Amino acid sequence: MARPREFELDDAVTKAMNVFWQHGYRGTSLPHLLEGMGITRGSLYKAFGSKKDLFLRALDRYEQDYVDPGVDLLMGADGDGGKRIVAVFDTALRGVDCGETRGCLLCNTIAEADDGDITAQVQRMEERLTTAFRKALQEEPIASDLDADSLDEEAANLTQNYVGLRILARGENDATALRKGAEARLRQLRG
Amino acid sequence: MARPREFELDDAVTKAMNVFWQHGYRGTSLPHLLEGMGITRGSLYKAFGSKKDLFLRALDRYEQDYVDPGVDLLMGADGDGGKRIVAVFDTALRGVDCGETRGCLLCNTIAEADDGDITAQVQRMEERLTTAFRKALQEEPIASDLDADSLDEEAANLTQNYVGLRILARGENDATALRKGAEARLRQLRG
DNA sequence: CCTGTTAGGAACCAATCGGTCTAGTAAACT
DNA sequence: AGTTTACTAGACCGATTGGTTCCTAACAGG
Repeated sequence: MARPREFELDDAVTKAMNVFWQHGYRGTSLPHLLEGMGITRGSLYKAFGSKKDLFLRALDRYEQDYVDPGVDLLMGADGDGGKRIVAVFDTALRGVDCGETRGCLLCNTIAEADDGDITAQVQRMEERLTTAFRKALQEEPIASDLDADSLDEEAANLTQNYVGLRILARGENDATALRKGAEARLRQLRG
Repeated sequence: MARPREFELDDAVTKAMNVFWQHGYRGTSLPHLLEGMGITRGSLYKAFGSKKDLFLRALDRYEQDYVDPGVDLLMGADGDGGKRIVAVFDTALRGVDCGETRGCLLCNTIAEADDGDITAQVQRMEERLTTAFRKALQEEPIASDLDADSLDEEAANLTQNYVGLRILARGENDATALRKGAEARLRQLRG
């Protein structure tokens, strides 16, 4: 009945996500997006409505591609919880080793956002992360004897540490210093 | 010989710092600055040259007014080091209690910057903070028996945790959750 | 008082911002 | 074949961006 779309929506969102990841929401202009996505203005606005709507979809994609795997790893019941927490930090550190200088789109957006819709979305993700840390801690032999309050505290602290790590991983990538800092926190969890 | 300036340079820089603190570098427009500083375009450009130069001076002012006191506190030899570290985190948490929703200009800038000059300046401040944490740890009875490498690790970790805390303190101020997270890290240092 | 210097205000600048719209064309369906 | 839709390319929009320039008023020294 009609001509089908010539670009994959999913693919376009992924490309947009990478542009936003690199330059931030404010730092990303329409020409940036068009070049990175390989489509034209008309197609972008027909498919996504506005820059902000596209950004919200890019955040969804980031959650799906990068947050969900981490949360799943933490929530999964295989191995003890401490090893799973270490693995999540290690994934971030290995990214830095591989030259990832963009940090984390979620963390970057927490720091940049002043829009209610955007703030709500990243805060929801942040809470998911803390919940997942808590679940992993519950299944960590060393920490499992903590009471509920202490578990909350430890989980909140892991989120703080994780966000700080990834913010500091932007730009210059002094990977060894970052790893040292994480090591101090993770030592007690490493089996 | 000439008409004297009608506004205080120091005062203007402080006002600019507060505007940048609230909206970030990219999010701050010239009209924002002019209104916040109470001067006009001509005066601003004559006195500061450019928006970026003004921002670098605002960063200097932030370092002077907010970073230096923290570093001095950490480096000062009064009391044991652990209490001094706790005091630095407490200062940030008390700010949140008092309704400070702008986070920390230094940490926000780390997350936002993509300019070499700006990045260099905030990284220098970040290193000062880590060095100060290390000094305080050295004078903390519990930690003073650590070897040099372990001290580096603990200091780097405190910086990570501090940055994460202050990034998460932007916007919504769920102060209790922030305090819980910090408490988990500081418990061992609290005498 | 006079002259040189500067502040201040506002007009002005080119460039870019996010966003809309139009043409003409290409592809799918009945 | 005819209809419908999405494609591309580009002009175009008003608003805003950071930055400049000019004119006038205020103040200093001689």
